[in-house]
Amino acid sequence: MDIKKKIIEQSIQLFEMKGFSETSIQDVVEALGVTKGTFYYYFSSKEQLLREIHLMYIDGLLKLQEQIMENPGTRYQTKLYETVKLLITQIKVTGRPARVFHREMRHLKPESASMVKQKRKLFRLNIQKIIESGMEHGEFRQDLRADLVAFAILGMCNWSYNWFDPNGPVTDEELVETYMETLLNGIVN
Amino acid sequence: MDIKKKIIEQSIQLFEMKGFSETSIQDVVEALGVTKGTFYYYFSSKEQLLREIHLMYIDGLLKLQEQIMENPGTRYQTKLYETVKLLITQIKVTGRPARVFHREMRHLKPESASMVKQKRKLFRLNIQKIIESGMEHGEFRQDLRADLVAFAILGMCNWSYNWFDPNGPVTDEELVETYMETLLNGIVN
Amino acid sequence: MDIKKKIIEQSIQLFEMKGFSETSIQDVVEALGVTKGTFYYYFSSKEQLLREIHLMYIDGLLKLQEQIMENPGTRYQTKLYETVKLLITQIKVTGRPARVFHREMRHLKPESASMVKQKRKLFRLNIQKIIESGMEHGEFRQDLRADLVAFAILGMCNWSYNWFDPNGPVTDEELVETYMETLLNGIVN
Amino acid sequence: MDIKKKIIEQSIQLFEMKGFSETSIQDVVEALGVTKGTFYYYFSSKEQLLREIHLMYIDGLLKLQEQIMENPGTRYQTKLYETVKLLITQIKVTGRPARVFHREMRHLKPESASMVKQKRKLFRLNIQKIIESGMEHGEFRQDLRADLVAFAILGMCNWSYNWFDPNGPVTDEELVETYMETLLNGIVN
DNA sequence: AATGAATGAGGTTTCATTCAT
DNA sequence: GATGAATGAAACCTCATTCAT
Repeated sequence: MDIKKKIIEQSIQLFEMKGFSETSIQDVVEALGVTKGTFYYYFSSKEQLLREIHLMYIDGLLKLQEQIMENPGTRYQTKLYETVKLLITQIKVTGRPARVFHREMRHLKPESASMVKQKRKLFRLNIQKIIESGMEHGEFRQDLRADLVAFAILGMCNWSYNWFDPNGPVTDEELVETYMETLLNGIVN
Repeated sequence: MDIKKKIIEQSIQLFEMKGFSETSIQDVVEALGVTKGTFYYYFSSKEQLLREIHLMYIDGLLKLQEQIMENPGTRYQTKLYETVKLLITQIKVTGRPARVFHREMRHLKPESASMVKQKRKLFRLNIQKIIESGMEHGEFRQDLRADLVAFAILGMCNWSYNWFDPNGPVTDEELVETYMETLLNGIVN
Repeated sequence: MDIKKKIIEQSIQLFEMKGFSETSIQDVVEALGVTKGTFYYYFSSKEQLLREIHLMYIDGLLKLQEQIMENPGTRYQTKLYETVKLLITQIKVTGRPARVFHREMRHLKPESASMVKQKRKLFRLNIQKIIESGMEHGEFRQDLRADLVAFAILGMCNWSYNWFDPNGPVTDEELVETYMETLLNGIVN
Repeated sequence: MDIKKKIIEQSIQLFEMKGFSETSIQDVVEALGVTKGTFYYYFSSKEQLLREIHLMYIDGLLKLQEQIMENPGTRYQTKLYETVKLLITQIKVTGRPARVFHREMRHLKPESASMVKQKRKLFRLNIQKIIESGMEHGEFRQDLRADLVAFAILGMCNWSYNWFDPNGPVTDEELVETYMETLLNGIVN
């Protein structure tokens, strides 16, 4: 595997463990057995590395979301289910970059940040669109604001990165089911 | 007001704006017109300051939660409502320390962190207890895991600190209503 | 003597010997037996140090020039003589800062540079004024451009910093006499 | 044109704009669309490049001076005039390398420096020789030290690189005339 | 003839912290 | 109570140079 990729992977691991500010370039290159010069041969700055990590992650997420959106003939409940499942499953698959993604956006420079924010917004608006379409087709209640519901879903799912351990006693399927039941039918008896 | 309090307030403001690692003691004392020596007269380290901020915040939250829990004769749905309302209202009242609280826990030393985590856990377990009690009393469905639902509620609410502007077009009451409706009755038609 | 002054003096010596870019903060503080931290306690940057050196030098020069300008009753030839003498004598007195002054202006930031340039220009315009006044009073020929003559004088004198050794075989008085003779009466037989 | 020449020209431009120390090899090769490897194929070091620039310049100057010196039958005043004219005209023709030449000699290694200094000295001694010969032939006053006068001339002319803009309001002919009048006949009325 | 990857030493700067006063 | 001077470790980054290809 080429060095640039190794640097990115190692950085993700360290950023996730210690945080972006607390991880030095030295830490990264030392873990790989290369020199700082090598790092700066591939990246122009620490911030640029973080930007690449962010874009890589959100782009991957958007691509997967696209498949959900475009899958024809599915009900909107199913689309929502797929979305929640996507986010939770990512914890198992890419837990680390996800956590870096959620925690370290503040360290992007304004320009990088706005690029990333735009894509995150797109992801959120897609969820909102599912809800709105579901409302129009009579699947969902129409007396709720779709935008706020979208935020609720995102919060519920994303927060899981803070505590959910896919290798723990709760499986990701179980978590998804609980979230979806709560979301679709509520907890009231 | 005494200096120690001023330091805490100023720090909260700066930590929230720039982040803990990105804020130097110099920044804090400069904004107050005192010197670094003064800071170290009141605090033994930067970390200790952060710990005090965390404890102050979570203790305040726990005290308010206690009132909700102990209020006799209320239904569990109401207790849940009060809890969600508490968390969202805090954004308006103490948005800044809340954001610091959610973002900067990683910078606490293990001992401080475990103390804070324990209190956070207590807050979460209290929510869980409300749900469990509600289940026992027949208010809530019994086929869902109370612990996961508690996480869902916390995620939904806490995530709001990332985007919700209490001075924006959506009021905090509206947000609480939407969250509670979703939570209690679900979004399905 | 206080440390800030020591830093300035040591820097001047090193800048003169090795050049600004080639002198590191490390070099400076090592020569004084203090640490880099100390340097940055007194100066906000390497550039700020250079700026102080420049301003200190040109301000001193301007003050001395003022005395020459304001001395009443002297002929303009005398004022010119005093000016040339001032510049040459400075080599003996403050050779080092003078050389730093002449060589390292490029390393000032634009704002500092413009401040310094303005003062250097003032010094030159004062020379020009002496010549113009001398022309008006009939002391000097009126068929030469005073501004170009001022540049000629400055060039002649300032260039001396490149080669003149006040402890060498030529005395500064002798050099001043030769320059003034050349300047006032020319070298033609 | 071959690459080596291109590198030299590009370097001169960058050295003149930003200074030798402030210009990196990267800057140079990037501006030319080649790589650092290419640079080191043609030059053994950055210093060697500077040396070539210096030698190229001073050799050119010496060759032109030779023509002035050897031109038979001209008066010494004329030879002096030609010399001054040569130096001033060079600003228009080769302003950039000239400025690099005057400013960056400090960055030559001792061996290169001494080679260049020797040639610079030769140029100066040639001027001195003109003056001495002029004295012997009665063209010039004999009560001045020829060496110091030579320095005065060089200073006057070389300093012009610091301020004279050949495309500005003053023409180079005008400047040469003023310098020569001052030099030959003085400014006294 | 030219490239691209890699190095390693050194540069400026930041900053939490200490301590005598 | 509070200050100001000083530290020292570490941060990010630059760059001339080397070398296998």
